Amino acid sequence: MDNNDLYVNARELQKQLAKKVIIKDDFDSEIEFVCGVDVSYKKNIAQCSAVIVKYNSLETVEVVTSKSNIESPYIPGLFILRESNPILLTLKLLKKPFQLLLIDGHGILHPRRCGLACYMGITLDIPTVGVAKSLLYGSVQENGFVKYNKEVLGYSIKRDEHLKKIIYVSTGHKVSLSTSIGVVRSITKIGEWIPEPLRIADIRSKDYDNKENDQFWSFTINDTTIRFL
DNA sequence: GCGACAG
DNA sequence: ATCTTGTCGC
Repeated sequence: MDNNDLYVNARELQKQLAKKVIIKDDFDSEIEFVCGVDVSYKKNIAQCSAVIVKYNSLETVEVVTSKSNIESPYIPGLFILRESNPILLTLKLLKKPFQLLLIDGHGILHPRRCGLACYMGITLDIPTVGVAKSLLYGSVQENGFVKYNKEVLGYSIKRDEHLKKIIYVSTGHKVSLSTSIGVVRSITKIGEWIPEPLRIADIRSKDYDNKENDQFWSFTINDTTIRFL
């Protein structure tokens, strides 16, 4: 199977998964901890960090990091091919529970209504929210909502009147847009524009020299992942 | 055909 | 995302 087949299959998978996305609140329990994941790249290595913060205090309670080989180029709309595996590997390292996962990318605000946040939510069967720093699809309305034609797919939160400090929030899975907006707002510190767990995950994922980040390195061959602890 | 395009 | 100098603004 060549790469074009892979891309065609991935796009078809997205269309199918889009039908399974639950765009309403469906939490097992009240939100007490929120997790954020982000991936950074250096040479041929992807370093991914996941951070859990306490919802009411924003205190960081756990940080885990993994290194893995980059297995896909960046293709707009097919972010799942590049980041889903590093993220899945990293989340497995977490020992503490969380009720909501924030993803660095879009949810249903996507050409096929299935961005990385939706994919992670359906794969893990947990509530997820997409938080992106730039727009991939649709257009921003005067009221802040992002639409494609008549369809409301997300919301833009403006933290800075002058600079481009705007984030785009959309449902990943098992969470409503209004809840997503509320949570993102409440876990973004004053003066910051990125919600705390994602902000910390971004910093930690870029810190390639932090010994605390050396939890494991892995690569995948024919569907088999090799991990070096 | 042309432009736009999460990180 | 990453590569990168000086520079604008709080």
